[in-house]
Amino acid sequence: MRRMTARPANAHQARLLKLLRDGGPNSRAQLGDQVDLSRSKLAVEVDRLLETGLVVADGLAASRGGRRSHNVRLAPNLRFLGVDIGATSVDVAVTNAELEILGHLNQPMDVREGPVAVFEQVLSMAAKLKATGLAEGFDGAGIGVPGPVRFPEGVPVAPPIMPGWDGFPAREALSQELGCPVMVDNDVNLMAMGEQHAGVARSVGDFLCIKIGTGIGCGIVVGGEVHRGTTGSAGDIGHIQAVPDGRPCACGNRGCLEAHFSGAALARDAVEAAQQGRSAELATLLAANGTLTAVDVATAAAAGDATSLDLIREGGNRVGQIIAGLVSFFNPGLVVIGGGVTGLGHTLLAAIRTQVYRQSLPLATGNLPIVLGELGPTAGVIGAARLISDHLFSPA
Amino acid sequence: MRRMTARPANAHQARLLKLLRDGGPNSRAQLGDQVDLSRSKLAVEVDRLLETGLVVADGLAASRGGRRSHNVRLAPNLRFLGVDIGATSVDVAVTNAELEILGHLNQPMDVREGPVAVFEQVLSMAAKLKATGLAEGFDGAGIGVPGPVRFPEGVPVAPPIMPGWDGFPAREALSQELGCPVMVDNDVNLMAMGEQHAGVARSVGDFLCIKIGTGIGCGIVVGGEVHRGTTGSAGDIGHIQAVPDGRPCACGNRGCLEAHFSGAALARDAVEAAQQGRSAELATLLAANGTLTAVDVATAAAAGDATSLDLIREGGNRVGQIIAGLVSFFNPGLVVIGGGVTGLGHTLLAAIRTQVYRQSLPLATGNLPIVLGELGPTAGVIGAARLISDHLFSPA
DNA sequence: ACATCTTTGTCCTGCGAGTGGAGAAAGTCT
DNA sequence: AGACTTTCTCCACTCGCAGGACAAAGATGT
Repeated sequence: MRRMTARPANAHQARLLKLLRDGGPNSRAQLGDQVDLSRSKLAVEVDRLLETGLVVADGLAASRGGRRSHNVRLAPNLRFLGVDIGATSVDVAVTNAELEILGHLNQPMDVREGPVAVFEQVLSMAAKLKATGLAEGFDGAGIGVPGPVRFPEGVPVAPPIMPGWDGFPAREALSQELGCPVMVDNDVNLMAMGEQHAGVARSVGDFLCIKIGTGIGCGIVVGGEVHRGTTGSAGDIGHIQAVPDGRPCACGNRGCLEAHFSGAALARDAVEAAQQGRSAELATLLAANGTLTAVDVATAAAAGDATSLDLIREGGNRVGQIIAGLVSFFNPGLVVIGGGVTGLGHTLLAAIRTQVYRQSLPLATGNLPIVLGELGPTAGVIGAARLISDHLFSPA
Repeated sequence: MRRMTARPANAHQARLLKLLRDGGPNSRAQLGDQVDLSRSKLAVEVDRLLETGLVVADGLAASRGGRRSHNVRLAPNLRFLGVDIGATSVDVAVTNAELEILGHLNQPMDVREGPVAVFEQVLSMAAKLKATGLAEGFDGAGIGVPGPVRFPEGVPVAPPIMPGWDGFPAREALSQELGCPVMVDNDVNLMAMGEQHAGVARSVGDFLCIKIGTGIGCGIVVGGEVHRGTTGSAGDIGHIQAVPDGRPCACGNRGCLEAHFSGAALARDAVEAAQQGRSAELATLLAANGTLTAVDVATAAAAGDATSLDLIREGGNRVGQIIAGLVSFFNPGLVVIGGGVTGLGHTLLAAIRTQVYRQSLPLATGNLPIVLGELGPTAGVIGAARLISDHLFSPA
């Protein structure tokens, strides 16, 4: 089955498509209020979009005191695939054109198994979602990978935690397999786009989105656009030095932020604490599971374990100190904290806030919200869907 | 005398004006190669610009193998005033429409004397330049101040080193006095714009411009545009913590970068070294002048003084470490080092480079030039002229 | 039930932006 | 002197788009 052959023919149509995506079904009149075009011109463009099939009529709207308007909406059969490849798991979701999640699968998987194995997994998950009848095919797919990406080509470059991915033509390969356009980006950037589209960062122009999972990274949004940097490695804050002569890091340096606080570091510290007898709770969990993760630390902390709380606080102080620097530098309007460690919740957040508010200048922190992400694990897949929809809803 | 009443009527004219500003006199044919308009349309727009007087005919160009073209150029009597207010001195320059400096004055002055005294000084310097016959009046002025600015209004806010300036309506006041449009910005941003226009940063989209003078700050350019942040304090890196529990800083915290390395900190450390007998050279200079400045340290270092070299290296390491973090975060295509301490030259640069190349990931540093600014003290005033010309050469 | 007011959608006319071609003007080169 | 180039101007034609007139459809008041 052929899908979504059409693309908007001009900037007006692109604008309209994005309004319908972000605002849902809408009448011509309401659209007219938002785009600053004459009614005639608007009608012409809407008609053309109807012709392409990207947009369909959607019945009559309630009256606003006069003639009822004919609603239009994006084609209800459009389907986007959002893929979020993490270090230790894969998320795949299907969305409609409004980027609402219709189905979502999550599977543990080690990214180090390499692109071929991971993409096989992704394709099988996509097939499973298709089999439920949610989609007959995909009109586009967005993919996030946990490392830097040469964005225009959609190729991961020099990813430290994912050897074997360097230079792999991810976009090309997946586009072949799925038979639809594909865009590839860093997973952190997609999380930022997700929170921007449907989460806490709506209507904020400049913000930072800190993702703390196995590793740690930062999505940078400037004037509503993701900043990817000259080589696609912008936001790679995991290897900023947090502690002079600190712990050795996988990258070869010492004292990297990631080596001191991240999902992996937290698990390591927890095991250490358990073995040294500093925490009975953690020791019990370790004995039960054979290993510990950030989630266990969160559990123990929730149960009041002092050592776990200390670990979280100390980690929050480390990240907070780095974030304080970034806030001074970048002066964002919002800082979002997300990723796997969101479960550490307000203990973590409080530590981060304390550091930032203490270390950055009042002018930069005066009215600066520092909040947890709203979308949790769906931020990445929503961001991925948004990435490809932004692409497809732009003039060809 | 009334000056430059006209503004470009549309985006095409704005584009043409900027091409003439950046490329000098040009023929219609050459302009046509750069703007992607039909010859007829281009001719119309150029004619309209000629009518407004913003652009004038400039004789015939050399033949390129056919009929010679009629050159046009920006009106030769246009004059911009560029003002760069530093912590300890004021620069004022007059430029033509191509932003070439026609006259330049520099005067020591303490910014803490307050806006009224400083602006009086600026006006008198502007008058002096006018008196030389370089200008009959000014068509616009750009001003840089050493602190954050609420850009749209042109008002300094909460400037730590310049009490008395907070909320002072700088733009309004100067516009009144000079009788022309005025734009106000942070001095570091203007330095970045200067280097972008006429210095090392031509044709680089994303770059950082570190200015190390009395204090320390950073201009951030994203996609060719200066990023000012939500409250106008972006780039304020002087108070990022460089040394845990380090030296006390004027801001109330400890270990701020600025407290450990800046023109002021360097002078302080040099006096200390001289008094403790760690450097004969510095002691001699101290005895001779009664005080020491960054320039003295540069002099001593050039003469081979080991203590001075150590001070510079240590400072470079501190800044370099912070810059390394910013490079990881922002992934720029270029880092420019400028400001008063440029005189410390390659000793400083080498220390910075070492830190950045060692601490940042290879992907971010792989092809990253770290260079000294090309324009020295003129970067600020050129940037100021460019700021106001960007404003005036945009549709009203 | 009827008139009036509002909102929505369509049609038509006219303006201005912009393209592209035909030529004229002004050179160079052989 | 003739052939070829480049530049500039003029003109006819197309297209995007605004804005008004008008029709359709509904709400509201008497």
